[in-house]
Amino acid sequence: MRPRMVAALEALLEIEFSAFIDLRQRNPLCEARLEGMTNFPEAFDRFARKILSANLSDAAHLRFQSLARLVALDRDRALEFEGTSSQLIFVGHGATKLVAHASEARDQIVAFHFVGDVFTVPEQDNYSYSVCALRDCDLLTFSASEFLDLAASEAPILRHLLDNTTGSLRRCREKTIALGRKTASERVAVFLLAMGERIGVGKGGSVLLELPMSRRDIAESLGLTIETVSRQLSLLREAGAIATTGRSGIVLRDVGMLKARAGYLRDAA
Amino acid sequence: MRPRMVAALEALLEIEFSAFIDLRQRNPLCEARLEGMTNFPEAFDRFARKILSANLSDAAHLRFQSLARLVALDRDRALEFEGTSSQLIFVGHGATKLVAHASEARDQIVAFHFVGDVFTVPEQDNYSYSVCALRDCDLLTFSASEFLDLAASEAPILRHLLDNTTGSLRRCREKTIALGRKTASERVAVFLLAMGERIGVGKGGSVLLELPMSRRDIAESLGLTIETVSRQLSLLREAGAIATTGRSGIVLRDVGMLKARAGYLRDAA
DNA sequence: TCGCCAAATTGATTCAGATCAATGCGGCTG
DNA sequence: CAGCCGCATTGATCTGAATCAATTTGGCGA
Repeated sequence: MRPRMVAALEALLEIEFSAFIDLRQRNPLCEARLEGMTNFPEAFDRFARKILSANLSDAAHLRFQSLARLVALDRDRALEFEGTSSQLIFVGHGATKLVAHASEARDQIVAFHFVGDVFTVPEQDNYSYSVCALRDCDLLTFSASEFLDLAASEAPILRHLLDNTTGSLRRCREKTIALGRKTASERVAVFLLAMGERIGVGKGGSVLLELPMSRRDIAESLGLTIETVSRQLSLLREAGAIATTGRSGIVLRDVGMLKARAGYLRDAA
Repeated sequence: MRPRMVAALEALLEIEFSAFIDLRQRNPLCEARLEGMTNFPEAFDRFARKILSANLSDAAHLRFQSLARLVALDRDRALEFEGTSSQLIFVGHGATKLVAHASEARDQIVAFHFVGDVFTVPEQDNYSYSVCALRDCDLLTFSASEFLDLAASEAPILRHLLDNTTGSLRRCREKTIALGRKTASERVAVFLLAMGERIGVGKGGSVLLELPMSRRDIAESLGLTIETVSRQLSLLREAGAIATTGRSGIVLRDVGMLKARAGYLRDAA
């Protein structure tokens, strides 16, 4: 980020640039991936703390460990799963998009996943799915069936997976509502609010966002085109609801206005 | 169904009307709900066979039973959940739609559920949800948190729920793809194929469908209007892909053609 | 620091599907 | 079985977002 832009932003928002520095430092998405970070034990340990129950025997712990495969995925690289059965994925580091490929290069982004998220990639049926890195990633992958067989009698683990899946389902349903019934401007507002919740950093009344995805990704997630997304962001900027810095920085300046424009059931303040 | 229409259909398809009688008899959706069917033990027994593990102790079985509430829901009646926490629902009999209410009477049908399905209704957040009966229904409802607390150490039950939720998630993702990237005619084709899979009855090369939902329901599920759904069905009829009888009977005459028009990754034969 | 390139923005035009408006018909009730 | 009501179909027009087409700009490497 250039000093000029920073000054402009500070003037605009009367906030300190240090907030953005904070954001970059505190938000794991923005950490530069250190040399040698591609470290299986560390990634698995994070996974174990999140998903495996604390009082699991060492032997069982090791069996799970032997099922895990570490994949270090560079930015914009994709994991394809042709013919493979359903996969369970843990994001140890970075950010990913789950993309469904329909016919003729029409792609739909089904979900974004960030550090610490666990999700399943369906096996190919009418569509093929791929997981693509928005930032350099460390992923742990498991065969879903192998993992579930091993967890068959571990209720706490199943419970964690169930909670995660229920959360994915809830987000997917909200996306369904947006794609089925909302206008372009509502979809963009919903998207910004959701990203603010998931990876934003509050700063006074504003929320700072460092989006890891391009306009194309946003468009493919919202069922719109890049041009429409860009136009809606410009309108929100003109309305004073957001401010933008560079290609990836967005400040939600007026969350209330965004909520009012999101087409929610009842507008919150 | 009138004899005249039946004759026309038979001529069209060279099938016997008995096939439709079969459909009505064999498809649980179409069973008339008998007097006194609103029977808690029977509904719970069906639920137990599907979800609870066989070797659960009688005591535990009874504890689950005490959490269940039977709701007999007449056609077009809705279960509202204002302020209630997340619910777990088992369809013991009938067919339901899960509707999300956004602002200004814009409703989006998030999913359809049929006999034997288990699903969760999210608690109200940005939208409110309701479960509405497409046909007279017997539903078992549980507080999701109470159920999960009781199932905390019952791995097989959690596994069943996880599998069910994963299935719901897969269907929801497919709906996301349809709503985000597909044309009206593709969405209708996808809908017919999906319904054929879930509640259709094969008959020779054709699939017989007795749709429990109205055109409005279809439209609200596909993010379209009734008029557009109707037009697309007419086009498919003219193309010979389907035949219709009355308001709810549909015969998928050429599944290959439907798949080709569904915008799937690779067209199957 | 400059210059390049891909990404993003902005503008003009087109089009799929929504909306508005009749009309038709299935299925129920008396 | 006749008549009615509401769902479904069909047609005419309108509109929001897609598409096509230039620019502009941010970020990166030389």
